[in-house]
Amino acid sequence: MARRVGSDGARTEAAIRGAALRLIARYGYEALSMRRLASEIDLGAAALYRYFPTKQAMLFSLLETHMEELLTAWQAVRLTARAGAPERLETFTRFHIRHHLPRAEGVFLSYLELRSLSRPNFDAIAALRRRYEHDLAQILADGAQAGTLRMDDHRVTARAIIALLTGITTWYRDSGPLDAAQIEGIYWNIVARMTGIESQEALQCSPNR
Amino acid sequence: MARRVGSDGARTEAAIRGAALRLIARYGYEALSMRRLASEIDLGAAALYRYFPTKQAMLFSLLETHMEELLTAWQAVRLTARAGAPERLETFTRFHIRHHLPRAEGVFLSYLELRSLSRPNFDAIAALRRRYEHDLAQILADGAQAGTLRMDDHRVTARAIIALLTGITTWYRDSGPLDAAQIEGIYWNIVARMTGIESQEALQCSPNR
DNA sequence: GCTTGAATTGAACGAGCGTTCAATTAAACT
DNA sequence: AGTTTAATTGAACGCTCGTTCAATTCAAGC
Repeated sequence: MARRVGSDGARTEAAIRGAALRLIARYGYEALSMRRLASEIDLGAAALYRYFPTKQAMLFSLLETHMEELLTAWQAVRLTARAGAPERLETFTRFHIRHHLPRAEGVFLSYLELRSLSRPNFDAIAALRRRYEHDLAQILADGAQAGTLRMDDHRVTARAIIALLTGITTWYRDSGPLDAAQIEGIYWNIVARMTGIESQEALQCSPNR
Repeated sequence: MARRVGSDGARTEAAIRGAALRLIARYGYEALSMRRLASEIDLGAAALYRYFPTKQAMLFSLLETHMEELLTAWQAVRLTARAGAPERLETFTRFHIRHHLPRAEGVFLSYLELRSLSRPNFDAIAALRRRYEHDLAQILADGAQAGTLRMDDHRVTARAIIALLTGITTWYRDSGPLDAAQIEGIYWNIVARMTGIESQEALQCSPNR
């Protein structure tokens, strides 16, 4: 079958998603009205309902897309590293930062707006997130068993690592003094030390001041 | 001057604050209506306006109280430890966990609802939080200078520690397998390793304080 | 140019919002 | 007791919300 669109609906949907992501991240889901969102992209409020059946479905779609992009990207990366736990942990750490830093708005949504989801929608997103976090916990468990990583509790440590890495998006700005590569290095050293990986070389980038 | 209250207004205000904290933590500030909040404590919606001039003022008061309690409690604890940076870091870590675990709802508000504050209210809360986080950064800076702590960047490390400690409240439940003392011990070991403090003994329980 | 169907609109609906206020009840004081 | 003041209420105001729908504009295929 040939083209199926009149004008270009896909372009419009992308514009809606982008504006919604930005506005919800800034003001919150409940505080964003469909009228305001529509006017942001020069559309009547009614037009939004050609792309999403309800406001709730729109939020869910944003979060679902965010989580599926994350899982797909991680799936592609994790397969490249079949080495020991320390190497897999470094791969995870650097991947997480690299994937999340340019997606700060989506990260905000996926943490702050979970409570705005209906129960079934919440469960669906929570399941996706668990898949990701279990992967990290497994790396830690493998390393602990093999003796290449040291920690008290691999589940708690996994949560701590996720929290600390995800927290970067709350303060990182492109215009800040540290670029993404420097942050990657600093955080990998932090994670390495947390898990008992010894003798990281000193970073040449940002000494304390 | 003698008594000034009719019935007991203070009791009612405490009930409002408690219900508001709980409901906003669960559903969000924008999603909570004054009518619903009032009905939760068997009051007419109009009665709320005897205690808070506006909904926004109520949110601000909740966050302000939360931050001032935190700062006051920390002020009392920090003075007891005039030792070296590692000891002060341990004091901070254990204090932070001990103070935040029973206040999960307030912690939620103070992170998720910052964006619901008007600009001047936001600035006031942000200033309070900066005071607290600067104290941690100072401990790290002192330790780095004295050579008793090792890290790449004390500012980034401070943010990482705050994020990882505060993240506990997102998963901790009283009914869970770990009690507060065990969590304190596990997290102190994590923070200690992050900052290059060597030779933590394996955990049995929480030795400190 | 005409037809077809997608894309968009303005107006409207019912509901709920934060907030106000005159009126009323409840408590405290003398 | 009566008086005063705190506490609470129900009704109302003006507004905005998410959503619907018949009518209209726009683009594509013939």
